Amino acid sequence: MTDTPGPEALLPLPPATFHILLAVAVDDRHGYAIIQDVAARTAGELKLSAGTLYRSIQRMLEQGLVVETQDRPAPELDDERRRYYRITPFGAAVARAEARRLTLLVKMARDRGFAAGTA
Amino acid sequence: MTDTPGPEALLPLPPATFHILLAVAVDDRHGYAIIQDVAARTAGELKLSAGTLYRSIQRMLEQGLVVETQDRPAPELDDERRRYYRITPFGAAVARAEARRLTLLVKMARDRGFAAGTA
DNA sequence: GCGCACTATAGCCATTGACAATATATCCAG
DNA sequence: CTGGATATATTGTCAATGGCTATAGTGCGC
Repeated sequence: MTDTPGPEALLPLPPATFHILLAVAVDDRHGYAIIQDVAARTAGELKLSAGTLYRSIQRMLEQGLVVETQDRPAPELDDERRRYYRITPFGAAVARAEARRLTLLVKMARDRGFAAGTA
Repeated sequence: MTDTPGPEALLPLPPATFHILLAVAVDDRHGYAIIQDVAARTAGELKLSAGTLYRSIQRMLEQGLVVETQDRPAPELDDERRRYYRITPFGAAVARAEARRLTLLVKMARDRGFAAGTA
């Protein structure tokens, strides 16, 4: 990459991308596990389709938001088909920027009288 | 339409739609004024293009999120080309549902370590 | 008159995401 | 053994969304 465009250049983030970043924020995960994490986290409201997931990951690799890592779990726990992804510092910065953007959006909604009912 | 599918059926809301709802939440507004409200509110970060605005409004009318109103300001302040839009109770319910969804999303981000700086 | 603000509409195109099909491999029910 | 379901990744096609641009008409400043 020859440029250093700053995290804001990617905003607003496609929703799928943000969810994927949240999924890999804590641990490295492989694609299928990301789908499950998102479904669990949103109580089934959002089910990333396979197509969306893998093509989003493609983009995210190109943008440097995540990298594929060679670190693999113990062979008994592994499945050689899997490909593990890890968030990059840049990816984390972008996620923070997007979280900030969303926070402001929520605040605007509140100012306009759409109280988000606690939560 | 004869159905009452509940506000959640429309979620997640297209970003442009949510911004338009926020724009008409307080006062009736015409299209051009909505564009300006959004631009001002986001400090120029988001500029709704004309195409996006008017086509979003089309959908929103069909979905019953807004209605075109005949109430017009005093003739000296008016411009007969304008078409004024008003949020419906259903539109307000949808906006609240979307605000709730976004609030949960922000909370998830915070839980994953992407502190959005209070707010 | 020329261009810009104002106002609305419509066409074309790129991005995004859903659904479905393809490809294996394993495991379980029948 | 055979047919599903689960696990895992990839790819194709299609619809929705939104950006940019062109069109069109009015009024104002230079």
